[in-house]
Amino acid sequence: MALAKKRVTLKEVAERAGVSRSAVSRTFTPGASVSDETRRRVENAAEALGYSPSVLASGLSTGRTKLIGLVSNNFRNPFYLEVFDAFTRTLQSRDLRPLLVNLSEQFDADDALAMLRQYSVDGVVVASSTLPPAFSSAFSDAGLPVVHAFARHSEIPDVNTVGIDNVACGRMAADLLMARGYGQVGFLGGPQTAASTADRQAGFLDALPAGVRAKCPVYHANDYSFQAGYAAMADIIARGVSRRAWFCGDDAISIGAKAALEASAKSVPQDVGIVGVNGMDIAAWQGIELTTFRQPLQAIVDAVVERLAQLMEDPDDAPRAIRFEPQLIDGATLRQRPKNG
Amino acid sequence: MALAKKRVTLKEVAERAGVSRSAVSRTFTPGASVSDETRRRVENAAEALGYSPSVLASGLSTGRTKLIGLVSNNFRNPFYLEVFDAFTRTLQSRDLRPLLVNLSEQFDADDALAMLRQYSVDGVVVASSTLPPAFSSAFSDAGLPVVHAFARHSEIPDVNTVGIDNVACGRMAADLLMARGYGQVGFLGGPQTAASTADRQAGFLDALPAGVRAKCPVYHANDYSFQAGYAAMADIIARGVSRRAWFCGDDAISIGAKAALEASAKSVPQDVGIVGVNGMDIAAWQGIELTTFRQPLQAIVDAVVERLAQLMEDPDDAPRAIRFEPQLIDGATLRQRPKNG
DNA sequence: GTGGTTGTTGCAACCGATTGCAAAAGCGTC
DNA sequence: GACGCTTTTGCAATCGGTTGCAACAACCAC
Repeated sequence: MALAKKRVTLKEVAERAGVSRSAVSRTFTPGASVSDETRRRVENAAEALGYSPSVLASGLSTGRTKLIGLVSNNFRNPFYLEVFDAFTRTLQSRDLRPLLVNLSEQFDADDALAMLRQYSVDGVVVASSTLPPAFSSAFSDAGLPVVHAFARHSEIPDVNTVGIDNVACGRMAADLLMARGYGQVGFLGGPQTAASTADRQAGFLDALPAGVRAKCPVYHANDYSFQAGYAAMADIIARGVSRRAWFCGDDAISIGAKAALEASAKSVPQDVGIVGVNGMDIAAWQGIELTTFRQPLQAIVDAVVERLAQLMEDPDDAPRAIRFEPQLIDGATLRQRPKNG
Repeated sequence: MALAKKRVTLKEVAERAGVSRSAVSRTFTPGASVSDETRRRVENAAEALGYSPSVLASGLSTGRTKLIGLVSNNFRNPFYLEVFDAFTRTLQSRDLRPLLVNLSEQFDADDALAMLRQYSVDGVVVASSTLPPAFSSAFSDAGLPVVHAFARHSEIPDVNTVGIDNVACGRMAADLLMARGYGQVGFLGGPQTAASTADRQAGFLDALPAGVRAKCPVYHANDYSFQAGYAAMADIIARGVSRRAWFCGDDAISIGAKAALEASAKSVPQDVGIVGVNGMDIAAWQGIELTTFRQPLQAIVDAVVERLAQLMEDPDDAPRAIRFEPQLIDGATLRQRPKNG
């Protein structure tokens, strides 16, 4: 059976329909000039033969492939499964195809750039809060439209970005902890090299009252992951450091930190409060119910894809930074009211 | 700056190196006949111009694109993030490129097939335990090499499959519960339509002693997810059904079921035992520590990609089923020894 | 019937590579 | 220096489409 069926070509359809190859091509090109009669015959022939045009071949002459590089280095953070889900659906709904790139030591930025150029992708989405803007610039410098999701926010960006303003998010966290009456707070960020962590830390410390800030310890988990959060908090406990509430790098770190606290008989939120960032599905699991700042994922993804579509039209459009507000999900890991309330 | 750089072509390299286009092509074709002198000059020219060959163009004449469709409908099960991570890395290490397809109501099997043909993919990986073999057959019928990962195991498969034998896994679960001295057991599977659930259920019931089997209730969560597991177990509890141990559809369902039990003041494993399937990272989180049957993920992925590579060489090779053994991860959700031990 | 307009069609060149074939070059031997 | 053999090279056709251009047909108005 499976005699690797040869692909049906334009030419065969043309012969069967008794028209020229151009006529067939035009039938499948929206907006081209074809008479009803010709179109009908072509469509019948194509149908009968099971013809579908080769994107490779058409891409060769038109220069468009509808291929979008989806680049990430966060394949261990459960939040990113939701990210990939949203991106693939949204791209698909626009008739764009995600070519997935998993960055690692074995496959770095240069490799990614080289390979995405080889495939003549129409654009690139970088989905990462840890990669620096310079990473995305490499793509735009090579003439590829690129939008960086979850990137560091900047008023005058040199690459297109979409995401929350992490500095503002840090401030919101500080305000929240103060409003809830926590006097002793700490910061447990993600990797020190991550732009998102640096920004959240800056905003957080900035918005704390001076007296509180002076005594606010700052730690960093070496990864945006449960295990890193657990290890970091276990280490903090072992050092005898104790705070009434922690602002953690993201949900995965938060959940790890919570587990470490509970493992040493501290209860959350009675003894220690925790607030995270992301609002991933797992954060809402019964038994976890993390208080966290949700990133409006679908809105971000829609904006990324929309912006990318614009750039594909006009590649020289100046870089723009699109910003969304994080939304507080009031879970069960922060107490509701001030003690003195 | 970003004047969408025009792509550097073979021709330009040829002109700069002062050789014919064939010579350039041969330089980049492993095993072709080129003199050292020519190769050197071509490489210099290519380097200077920043040339990288267009996969589209070469794919057009060679018929190979190195594109692999990675098709799944499990974008909500955290285990699949690990699956995607492993597949993308493994494909990349072989110089193959994953074109990700997210199946849904909006984008179904026919759409997937049509689009993967348009892109002339060299092969397809179906990663799903819920899709039926017929789904994958559609690809092989169209002449595309396809390997179905986590598929239903069959001795005489009509499509290439790799995964654990779910019937055997069900038996192992039954044996395990018996060995641990659980007399009253229940089955809480995934969606009834999922091949994996049907097989695990069959094996499980089959291996139970007749007396136990007769009293073994069978339930189904309507999804392989935490929420579905939670809801199903909550429902079971509400109906007043109570068992000393449950074999659950997968890890996500198990963790949900555990949360539901704990929410109604049953402790795991003291009051009720739970064993799952998959061995995803989250199952090992402190505070969860699920007892579960691990799928040897990297081994499965390696086997899938290796098999796919073989099929790309010889598309008419008869379908083969490659099977791996699930491995017990002895967590903290089953008691260790029989009461009467 | 003539002239102008609009819409449809096919020819042929082109997109950026690969590859069979034959000519040319390189080399060793007598 | 001539001969035969192997290696290297370029020509030109090909992969499956798109598209500018010119030819042509159809239609309308005068």
